[in-house]
Amino acid sequence: MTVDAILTATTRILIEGGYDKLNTNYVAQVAGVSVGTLYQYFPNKESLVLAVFEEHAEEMLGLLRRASSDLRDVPLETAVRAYIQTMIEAHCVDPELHRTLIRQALHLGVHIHQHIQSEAIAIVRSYLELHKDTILPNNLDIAAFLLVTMVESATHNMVVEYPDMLKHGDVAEELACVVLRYLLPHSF
Amino acid sequence: MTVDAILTATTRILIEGGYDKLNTNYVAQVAGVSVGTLYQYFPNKESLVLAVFEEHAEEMLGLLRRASSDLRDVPLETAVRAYIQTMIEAHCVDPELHRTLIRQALHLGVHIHQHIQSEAIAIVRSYLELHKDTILPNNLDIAAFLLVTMVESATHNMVVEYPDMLKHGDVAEELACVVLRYLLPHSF
Amino acid sequence: MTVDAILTATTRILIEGGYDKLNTNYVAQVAGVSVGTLYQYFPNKESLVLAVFEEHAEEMLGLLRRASSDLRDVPLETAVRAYIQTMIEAHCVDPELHRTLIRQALHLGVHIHQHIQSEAIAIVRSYLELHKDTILPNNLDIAAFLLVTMVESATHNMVVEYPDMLKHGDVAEELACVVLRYLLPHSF
Amino acid sequence: MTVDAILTATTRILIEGGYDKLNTNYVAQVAGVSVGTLYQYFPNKESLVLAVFEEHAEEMLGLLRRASSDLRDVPLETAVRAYIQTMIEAHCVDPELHRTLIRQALHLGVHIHQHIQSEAIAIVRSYLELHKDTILPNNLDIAAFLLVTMVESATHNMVVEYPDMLKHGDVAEELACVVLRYLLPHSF
DNA sequence: GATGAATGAGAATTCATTCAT
DNA sequence: AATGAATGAATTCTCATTCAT
Repeated sequence: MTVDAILTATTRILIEGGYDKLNTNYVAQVAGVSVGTLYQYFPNKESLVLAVFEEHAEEMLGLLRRASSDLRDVPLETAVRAYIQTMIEAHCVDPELHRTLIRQALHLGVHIHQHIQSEAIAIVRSYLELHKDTILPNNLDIAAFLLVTMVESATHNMVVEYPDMLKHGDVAEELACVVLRYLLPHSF
Repeated sequence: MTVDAILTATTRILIEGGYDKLNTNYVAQVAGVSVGTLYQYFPNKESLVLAVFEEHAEEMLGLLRRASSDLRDVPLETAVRAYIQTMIEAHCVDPELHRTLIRQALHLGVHIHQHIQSEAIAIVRSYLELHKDTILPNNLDIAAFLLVTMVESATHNMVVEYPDMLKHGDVAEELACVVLRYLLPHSF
Repeated sequence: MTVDAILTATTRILIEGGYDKLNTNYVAQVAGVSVGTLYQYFPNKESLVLAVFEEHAEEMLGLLRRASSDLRDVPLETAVRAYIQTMIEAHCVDPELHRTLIRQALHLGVHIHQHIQSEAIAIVRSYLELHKDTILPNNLDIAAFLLVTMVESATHNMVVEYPDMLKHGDVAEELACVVLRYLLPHSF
Repeated sequence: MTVDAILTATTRILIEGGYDKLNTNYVAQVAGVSVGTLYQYFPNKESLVLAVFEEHAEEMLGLLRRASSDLRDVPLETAVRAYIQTMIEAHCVDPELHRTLIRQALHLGVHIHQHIQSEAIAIVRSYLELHKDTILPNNLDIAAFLLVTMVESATHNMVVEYPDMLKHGDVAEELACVVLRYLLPHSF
């Protein structure tokens, strides 16, 4: 319960003021506990952000994993659109937090960010494997890398930098076009 | 000359130790001047990073602008490949610095990053405009946004996170495929 | 049993890390009990060190007392050599602990250290009293003070700072010379 | 000047409240400067104490060195008495400080304490060398070690623990007896 | 223009101690 | 008797910034 309060406080501060405004005394205060208590559960400031990050990453990966198992036997077109939708939703869960966390992930060492990306790539790759006969790309490693990178960046950018674009769903559809035209031999 | 020394020092420290290790006294020391002098040219720490960022951004945009004017009358396929190559080169100029600066751009407020991206989008959009009859996408705003975002993220990720992939040029070619299949009616 | 575990833990930490590394939570942890338990037996941190000190002091004084009663009727020469040997042994029981404790004794207030020294002086003085006819010094208070101080410091320094000197017993013999030439009219 | 103020403040606090009461903010306050200034000259708290220690050590060694050169050609008896007197004076310069510093020397690592002692031993040894024909001890290393250790501890103890004894000069004279009877073949 | 000593608010972290269970 | 979560005052150290020379 205490841990939860601390994590919630960290998240809130991170969203409102960014890493710069995050200081352990303030976190403790917002969490309604004393600094000492905070340090009983987290060895240092960094670990606080890491914990929030991991939570958030797990949530996002959860969405992706669920989608991937749901979409195993669905035609590619549907799957791609659903995947993109999932990514948009994942980013919408808490765009501000996401923005800050990505920033901090870079800041604290990229391994975790890479870890998420690696898992995402693996998931996408195994999906492509299943459909390798119907898709154009031969090198699935490269294909998975590009797809994950591009869909992630596009959705991220959309949600974080150009939220207006989200309003009319065209961007999502256009992104689906990019992906499908890349994967399938017939144009869309 | 003094300004240059300061900027060079800032860059070096930024690359080596990141924003955390950047402190004005240290910058001054590395630059071989006194803090006071530093503050005679830069009002605060942030402006230091901003200046470096702008320099770097200008360099990258320069490459892009030059490419765009060179490619005005070249067939799309060549143009796309050249554009991608340009972006890779732009990132390779100083990957570490780029990584750090992107991080800091986010950190200091996104406007500058957005500014670069906006100009890039404008350049790409005007290029698409010229070829609007031969390409598939109708909404050039969206198309330009997606292309810039995706090519940027893919090249960035490639250079910064998976430098091994660069070795064999397949990824660049595959990325060209993504773009070309999106833009042109006939498959590649 | 609990008290013992706590005292043992205190001793170990004191030896390994000094007073600086001694903190009640850590002591409790090493002792395998909770802090609360520790505070049920010891009112504060200081009392912990005091208890260890007293134990150690008692051990050293025990050696001295035993020696003194054993040596009551032995000729001075033998007695002096045995006394020096005893002091060396007393220091060797646990040199690291001794070093730390002396440090801490000073730290916490000198009374205990003085207490030990006082008793040592008393013991030596009463021995000198028995032989006052055969020894040179008239003022037994001063003589006892000097003997205890010097033998203690020499053996301490030897054991703690110059352990190599201990290897060949010459120093002990030379120290015996100092004492005997001081006490007895004929040279050695 | 600033450095001096800081060192003076450190000394005063050390004397009054011991190492426990020494904290950098307080030192700065007493010195009449800000903490930042303090840290511009001393990298950390420890170095503060070290600097005071070194100053004090240098002062004591200075007395000893001067005495040693003054006493080069004086008969042993005079020299020994003067040496003892010098040591007493050295301790009397600032007994409280000396007490605290010895404590802290041990605390911070013994090398400096050893360094002082080494030099003292060297000085005494070279004096004994000059008189090696008239003195009893053969092993001058051991003799110097014992003399320095014993005279230091006796004077220290006298000044610090039993200041009353100082009042009537008998202890000094008695200590001289110890030394002289050890060094010279004829009794005193 | 250049200098660099001085500032001091601010932040991370520690640890002796308490007390409800 | 034992527990151990919670406390929060205290302490060390940092660094952006100023300003008299």
